[in-house]
Amino acid sequence: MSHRYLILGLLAEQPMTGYDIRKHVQDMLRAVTNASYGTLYPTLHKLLADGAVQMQEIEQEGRPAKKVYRITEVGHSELGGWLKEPPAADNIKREFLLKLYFAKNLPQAELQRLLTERRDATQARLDHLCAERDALQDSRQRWIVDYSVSLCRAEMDWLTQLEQQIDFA
Amino acid sequence: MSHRYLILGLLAEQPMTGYDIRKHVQDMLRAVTNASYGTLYPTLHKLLADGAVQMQEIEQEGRPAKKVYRITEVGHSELGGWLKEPPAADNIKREFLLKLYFAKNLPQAELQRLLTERRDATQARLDHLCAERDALQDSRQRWIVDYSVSLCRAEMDWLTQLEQQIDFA
DNA sequence: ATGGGCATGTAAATCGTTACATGATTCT
DNA sequence: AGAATCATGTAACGATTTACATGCCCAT
Repeated sequence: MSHRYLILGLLAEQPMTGYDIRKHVQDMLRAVTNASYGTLYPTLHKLLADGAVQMQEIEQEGRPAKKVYRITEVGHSELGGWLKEPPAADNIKREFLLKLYFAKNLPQAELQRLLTERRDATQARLDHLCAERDALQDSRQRWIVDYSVSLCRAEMDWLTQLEQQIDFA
Repeated sequence: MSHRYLILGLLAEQPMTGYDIRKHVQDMLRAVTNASYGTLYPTLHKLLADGAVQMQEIEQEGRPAKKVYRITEVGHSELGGWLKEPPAADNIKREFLLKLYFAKNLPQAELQRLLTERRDATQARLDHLCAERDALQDSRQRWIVDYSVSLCRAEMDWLTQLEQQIDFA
C-alpha cells in the first residue's frame, strides 16, 4: 500500500503536521498500517513536490516552527481516483503465528510463555481500544475501532481454547 | 519478518523444494505471510551460501531436475536461537480498511460495493479454510487454521453489523 | 536530572513485489 | 487447443525499517 493515499486522505479531513499524521496512524489506524517517520516524511515531501499538498510553516514560541500540510485540488482528485479502485489484498506478517507453528521444536514452557505474552499484549490492546472507542463521535472511526476490537476478541477466544488444549495435553 | 526462519522451520520438518515451500506458504501459512518466489528463491540461495541448508538435485523423468533442500546442523541452531526470541510485532497492511476510513468522500453505492466485495472475499476464504481444516491431522496446523477461521468469522460479523448501520442511515 | 512528548528529518540497508523468462506434463 | 501444475529463476523497482541526529519544553 502506498502511504501516499493514507496521507492524502488524512489531510482531506484537516491540515496536519507529519507528527500529527504519525499519531493518527498509531491511534486510529493501527489496523491499517504501522508507518513510521522514515516512511511518512519522505512521502510528504514527495507529495509536496508533486503539488498534491501545500505546506505552511507555523512559528511557535519556545519551540521550532512546525510544518502544516494541507491537500490541494490536485491531491483531492488523486485521492478520488484511488478511492474508486478496488483495494489491494491485505498484506500481513505475523511472526508470532510462525513461531507457534514451529512450536513442537520448543519446550512446553517456552510455548506457554509465547501464548501468555501474546494474550497480555492482546488484552492490553483491547483495553486501550475500548477506552478509545467511547470517546469517538465520528462513526467511521468507530467502524475501524470496532473492527480491531472484534479481531482482538476473536484472538482472545482462540487463545483461551488453545491454552486449554495444551494444558490437557 | 525474515523469511529465512520460515524456510528453516519448514525444512526442519522435511526436505523440500522452493516450489513446495511456496505451496506451504499459500496453504497453511497465509495468515503468517504471503511471500512469493521473488523472496523465497533468493532467500534459499542465501541460506545455502551460509551453510544453513544443503541442496540435492533430483533428476526426474520427463521434466527438469528439482532441487531439494534440507536443513543442516548450522541451520538447526540458527532456528533454535530465533525461536527463543520474542516474536516481532505483527506487521499489517489493510488497504481495504483505509478506504473504508475515507468512505465519507465516497458515494453510498461505492461504499456498499466495497463492503460487498470484502464480504464475498472473506466468505470464500472462510469456506476454503473450513474445508481444509477437516483434512488436517497435525494439531499445530489446525491451530493456525483455527486462528484464521476465528478472524474471518469475526470479520463477517462485523461486516454484517456495519451493513445494517449503513442501510438504516 | 531523567524521561517523555513535541517536532523535524536523513542515510543505509534490506526487504519484497512484480513482471518477466523458460519449458515440460497433465488435465479438460 | 488451452489451462493448470510442476519447477526454476532474475532484474528492476519500490517500499520500509532502523538507526541516527537535533533540540526545546514540561513534569516528576
